[in-house]
Amino acid sequence: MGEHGSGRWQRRKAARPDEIRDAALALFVEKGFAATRMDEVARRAGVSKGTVYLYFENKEALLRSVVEELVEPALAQAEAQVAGHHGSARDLIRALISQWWAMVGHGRLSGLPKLMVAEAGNFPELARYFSEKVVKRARRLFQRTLELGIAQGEFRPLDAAAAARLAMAPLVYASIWRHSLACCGDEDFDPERFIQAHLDVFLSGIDAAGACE
Amino acid sequence: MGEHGSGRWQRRKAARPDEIRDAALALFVEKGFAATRMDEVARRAGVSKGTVYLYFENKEALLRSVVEELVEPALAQAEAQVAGHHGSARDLIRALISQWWAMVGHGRLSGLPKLMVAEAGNFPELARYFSEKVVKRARRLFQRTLELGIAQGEFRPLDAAAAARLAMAPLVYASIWRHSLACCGDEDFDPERFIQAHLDVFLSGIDAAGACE
Amino acid sequence: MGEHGSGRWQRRKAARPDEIRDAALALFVEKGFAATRMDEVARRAGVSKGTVYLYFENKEALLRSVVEELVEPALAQAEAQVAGHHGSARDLIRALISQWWAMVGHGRLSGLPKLMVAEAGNFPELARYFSEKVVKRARRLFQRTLELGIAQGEFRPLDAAAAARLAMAPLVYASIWRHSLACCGDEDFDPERFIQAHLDVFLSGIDAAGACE
Amino acid sequence: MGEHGSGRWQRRKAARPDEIRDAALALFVEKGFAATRMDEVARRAGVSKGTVYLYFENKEALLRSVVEELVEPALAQAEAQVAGHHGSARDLIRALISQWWAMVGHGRLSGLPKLMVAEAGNFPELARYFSEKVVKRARRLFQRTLELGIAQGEFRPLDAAAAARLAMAPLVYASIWRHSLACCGDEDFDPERFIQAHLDVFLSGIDAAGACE
DNA sequence: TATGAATGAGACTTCATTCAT
DNA sequence: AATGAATGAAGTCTCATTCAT
Repeated sequence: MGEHGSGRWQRRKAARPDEIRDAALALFVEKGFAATRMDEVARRAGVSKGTVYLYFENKEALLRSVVEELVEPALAQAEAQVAGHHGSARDLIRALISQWWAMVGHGRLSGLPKLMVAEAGNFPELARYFSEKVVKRARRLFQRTLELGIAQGEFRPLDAAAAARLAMAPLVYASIWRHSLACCGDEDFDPERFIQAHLDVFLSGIDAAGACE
Repeated sequence: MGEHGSGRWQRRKAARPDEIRDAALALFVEKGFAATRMDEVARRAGVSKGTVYLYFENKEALLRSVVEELVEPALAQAEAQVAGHHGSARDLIRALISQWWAMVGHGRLSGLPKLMVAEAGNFPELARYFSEKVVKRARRLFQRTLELGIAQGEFRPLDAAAAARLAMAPLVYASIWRHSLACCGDEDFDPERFIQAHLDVFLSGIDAAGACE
Repeated sequence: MGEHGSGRWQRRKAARPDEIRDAALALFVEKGFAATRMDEVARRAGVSKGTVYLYFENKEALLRSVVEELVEPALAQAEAQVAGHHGSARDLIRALISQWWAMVGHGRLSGLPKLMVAEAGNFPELARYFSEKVVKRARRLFQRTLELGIAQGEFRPLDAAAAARLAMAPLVYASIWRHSLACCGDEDFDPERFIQAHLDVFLSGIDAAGACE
Repeated sequence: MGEHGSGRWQRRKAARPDEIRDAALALFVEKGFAATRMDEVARRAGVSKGTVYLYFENKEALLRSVVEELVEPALAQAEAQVAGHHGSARDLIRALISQWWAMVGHGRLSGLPKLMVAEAGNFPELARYFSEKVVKRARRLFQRTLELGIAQGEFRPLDAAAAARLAMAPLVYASIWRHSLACCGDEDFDPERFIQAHLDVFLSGIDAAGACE
């Protein structure tokens, strides 16, 4: 809009799709897919309505792109980080939870779980994709670590699949909460403290020595 | 619709609003508020479009009514049940979780958390109402029980507020999951098993003897 | 509503159509035909919505009935009064204007001109009926009196048809005004004074001695 | 509508609102506000339904705009013309009436009085605006001229306020009539002749020499 | 590439009319 | 005769999408 004719301009042009995706993500998360207007997306991205359609076939394609483009790099990064970890299973769990939270608690990804939860019913394909690509893969990391810990005697014997979900549930809960009720009602919610408490209680709860019934 | 003159008229006026609310709740939960058409609500409730407007001023009023009418009786019942409980703090926590799940896990209320999470951004008033009337009140029950248990030496000293959230997070997570990704992606999710595991791990995790670090 | 079982009841029953017509007239005049709801008519008449349809086939029939039932008796009365008048043409004009105003200035008929003006475009049949049955007949009374006065040398020679309209225009204007802008804007409008001034100026204006150019 | 690619796009944006206003005015005058559908307005203006909403927030705003945009320039012009007039009070009255009729008798403004009369009850704000901005201002012109004429001995002493209304009443009457009953009933109404007769009778009626009682 | 005026399908909502009671 | 719950056609308005510029 006025700032033509330089390398700056070229750079911006290339960045357009990403800027649009960012705008769309923010609005989809805040208001939901159906309640978000393409006008708003365009305005927030600093382009005109028509421009959005140069890069995305339609609103649904924009949603898909938002989800997919966000998920792919995040996953790659995530699994790489995990692969490089060493140490006790307990330390690994600690690291997984911290990393997961560092990645999903803030930043662009943080709204994704809320978005997917809200739109799963209307976009089953996308929900399946998210479920397979993200949720299950992440859960597998936890589950394997738990199984390792059980095998090594660090953790007491337990249902590793359920426990993996348990490890993640508060993380998902926190990220959803932050983008929904925490904004408009439940203001005294401190995600960091909550995640710390989770780590503490969860690790105690699965400790091999802990089941002193 | 042609099929007059049967039992349609008998169904007394008094039942209509509830039937419409049920239909609306189901659809709002499944598709979200904005993506639900009033026609659908009407059709699912077995009435015509106009009839909905005999009982609810507009779509938003219907949403409010759905939430409020559902929440009020549930809350009354919930607190009554809790008040009648006796025994150790650990038993009380067990009972609270079971009851909460019995109430919110199935039946009409089960979709409410997902609905509120999805619509909080668009209906902040309603979100605040829900947060105060439901979430905080429920959390207070957990928090007091935890404080009692700590005082009695059953539980190790911990941040009772955060722990109360931790106790509830998997419950909320499970009910949200069941109405979103569990429907369209994550099919191997068994809420009952998950809740059991939560009870087990959580109680171990806060046990006074457990933190044998 | 509740006051059954007596002669009073019978009387009311017979009066129903008229009560409904009165209610309808008042609302049609105030808000116009299209903006008046049958509910309002019913409520103002103190009956239920369905009852209106016992007496009038539909909304348009109600309008027709309102106009026709009001016009017929008024006309009969008007012409009778006029037929009985004697004296100079000037006195007759005075009497006609006074009577017209007495009849149309207040009471149930007073809103009719505004109503007909507003709805003429949507109900040409009715407009034609009103035009023929009321406006033209009334104008003929004036016109004949003017012609008489001219013939008798009381009034100067002039276009009696146009003058008849001139005699009526302020009357019509006043009754329309009272039911429109006088209600919501032009509050310092005193119809009586206005009509008096009209009589005075008009009679001077057509006086045989007056055109002393 | 299929016929793209021609001169439709050229017609510059700036003209659209006026075209829509013209279409709306014609229909509002003919059928009344409530009975006019936005589709009709759009079709008559040669645009689609949605386009109307690009320029006017809603139906009521369109009505307001129609009235206000029409009134403002007309008033400016009217008062300018009057200010430039010289001569006897009688000539000024003659000029005022002729001008008023030239302006309101034909053209876009001619329907306004009928429209305002019909809708005053439903839009009191607008009625007040019209009453203050148009009716009263116009009447003041007449009233001052009459007062001048009385002071100068041209006119006999009379209630100048009432007489100002009398001067205008036939004009208003004629413009209302033309857009209502004259269309559908009273076909032998010749406004020009009527206005001429009014001028003649009114001036005679207020002439200083005329009250030869 | 980018724009934004224009479109029209489709949503919400109203209300004249019907009909079982 | 009277009611008022129910209906559904029709109206207002929105917004995803297109396309001339």
